[in-house]
Parts: sequence; structure tokens; C-alpha cells
Amino acid sequence: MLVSEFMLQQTRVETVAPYYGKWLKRFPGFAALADATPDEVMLAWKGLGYYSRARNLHRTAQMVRDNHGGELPEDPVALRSLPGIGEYTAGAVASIAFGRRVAAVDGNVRRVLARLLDLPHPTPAQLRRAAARLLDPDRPGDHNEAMMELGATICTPRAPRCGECPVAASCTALAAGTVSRRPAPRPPRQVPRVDYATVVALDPAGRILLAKRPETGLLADMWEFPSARLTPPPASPADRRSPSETRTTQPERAAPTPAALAHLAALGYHGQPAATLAPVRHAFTHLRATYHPIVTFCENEGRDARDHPGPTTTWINPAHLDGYALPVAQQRIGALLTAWIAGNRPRASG
DNA sequence: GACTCGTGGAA
DNA sequence: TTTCCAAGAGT
Repeated sequence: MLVSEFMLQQTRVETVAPYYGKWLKRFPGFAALADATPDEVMLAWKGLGYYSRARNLHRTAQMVRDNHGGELPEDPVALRSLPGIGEYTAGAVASIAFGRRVAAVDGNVRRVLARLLDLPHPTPAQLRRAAARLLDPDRPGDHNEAMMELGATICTPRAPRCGECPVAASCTALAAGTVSRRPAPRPPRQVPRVDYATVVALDPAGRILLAKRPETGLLADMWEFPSARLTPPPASPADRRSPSETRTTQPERAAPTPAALAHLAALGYHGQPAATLAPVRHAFTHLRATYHPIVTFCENEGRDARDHPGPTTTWINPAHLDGYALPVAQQRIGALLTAWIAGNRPRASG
């Protein structure tokens, strides 16, 4: 249940389903997960997104092993202290798995309560009080699941089916005619557009260069083709409050070559662009990225990550790309590269 | 309270 | 094609 709760944070059931079974087979319990390496954990989470969840679940497994005798604590306060377990997950696990009398307020329950009580801007404290007051003390787990299921199937964000709702008679927002505006949606923010030059370096043996991302921030601890930002950093958060009517003047297509070669030189390699692959677009939660992949032939002077400072890098056989934790956009670049190599194989003998 | 942090699917 | 999310947690 802990694995499913981690995976379901901000993620749909249909997306999680294929990962869940494979994960439990790969890591059958806390001990197996705790003993795994970070790379093994990231590889199993590859493609699921919000990768800090994987690192936190890994750390939680190690804390369960080292501090809790190998068994997950049942007390919601103890659960709350584990990495990646917040107020919601602690309440869900404690009530559903262990029968503790605590509420679990997720996005669905928040919406249900906001409508039942007609609260436009419910605070976490208001939601905690309301959920605790309504909780069925005899069946807290079933109650919490029922609240979430009600929000997922009847009390939906758009087009709620109030005619089928079992608690419609108690719904304050329904009586007031404000259901569609409860809770009030937050005003949209402008999403920055960012262009990256992506270096696909090929050595004479046909191997490609990968770099490991920093252990914090976007796509932490994931592998990627070395990339350099082409567009200036986004404006300060306060400057992008308004909707997208004022689209920033980003170039439709950035010129990638100089920055790409500069980045490559910074890594200690030099070469000439052999081809430019099709741009790859990818929408993150708060960022819309466009990667401009450049294929370049490089002399691999037998160097690897231990021979020079800077980011961790490694040369790999393109056929082994699946063995590395690459985010989705980088996997797409890898697919483009594979196709390009296949189309250029006859000329590669020189 | 504001902000960061992925992805795929529906509208 | 673009928007808007969906079973949150950490800073």
C-alpha cells in the first residue's frame, strides 16, 4: 500500500498500474528496496515522473530497516516523519492499512468538503477539522476510501453528477448553486518556454555520451544527453502571474550550434556537428522545454568521469540506453538518434 | 502561502 | 495545438 500511495501522488491509476506490479516484483519488501542502489531505484521509476518520490521511498525503506526493525510504524505521527510521507499519505496508510482513527485529505476529499461546506478557499486547518469531525470512528479506513471515491466518481472537478450523489441533500454548495466554483480554481500562471541545445556525441566506436544530472532540482539524479540552456532563465515568479496573453518573445527555433559546442568543449571534447535532429518538445508542470539535438563525432580519448572535473559522464553503447534512467524527453531523443544511426550506417565506415 | 517537481490523457 | 489537470511532499 505504501508503494501505491507514493506512486499515486499526483498521478493517475492508469499510469501507475504497470509500474506497481513490476516494482513489487523487483523490490518485494522494505529489505530488498533498502539494499538497492540509487541507480536501480531510479531505473525502476523511469518514466513515472516526480522522481524525488523514488528517492524518498528508497530512503523510507532504509529508515524502516534501520530504525523500525524492518516494519512500517502504524502511528500516523511516526509515519509522517518518514521521507515522502506527508499529512495525506500518513493518514491514508494509518487508517486504511492499520485501522487508526485519522482522516486522509487528498485532492478529491478537499473538493468534496469544499462543496459540502461551500468553502471557496478552504485552508488545510479547515479541511483537517471538517474531515476529523465527519470521520466514522468505527471504520476510518473505509470512510476515507469512500470520501476519495466519491470525489473521483461523482463529485468530479468538472460536470459533477449531483443527481447521483448520496449526500446531495447535505451539500451546501448544491443548495447555493456554487458547486462548479467550489473550490475556487487558482488563477493560471504563465509557463516559461525554454530551449536547450542537446549534444549527442558519437565516438569512433559508435558509443554515445551520457551525463548525470545534479542530485537536486529538475529531473534530479537522472541521466541525459549533455544539454545547455539556450534561453535566459525565467522571469521571477511574481512577474508571471498573468495568463498567457503576453507570450514571451522566444525564438521559434534557437540556433543551437555555438552553445552546444561550448558545452561540449567544457566537457573536454571537440568535434564538428554532423547532423541536427528534429526538435523534441516536452511539457513539464511549470516549464515547456524544447530540446535541439545535435549529432557530433568526437574523439573519445579513453577518458571517463573519473579523469576530469565537471559533471559525471559515461560513454555507452546506444543499444544499452534502456539500462539508464532517462526521462521521457531524453528517451525520445535516443529514439531519434537510433533512427539516424540506422539511416547513416553505410557511410560510417570511414 | 508560494513555489518546485513529470507525465499522459482528456477537454 | 494548447490547456488543464490527477490519489502531494518538500522547501
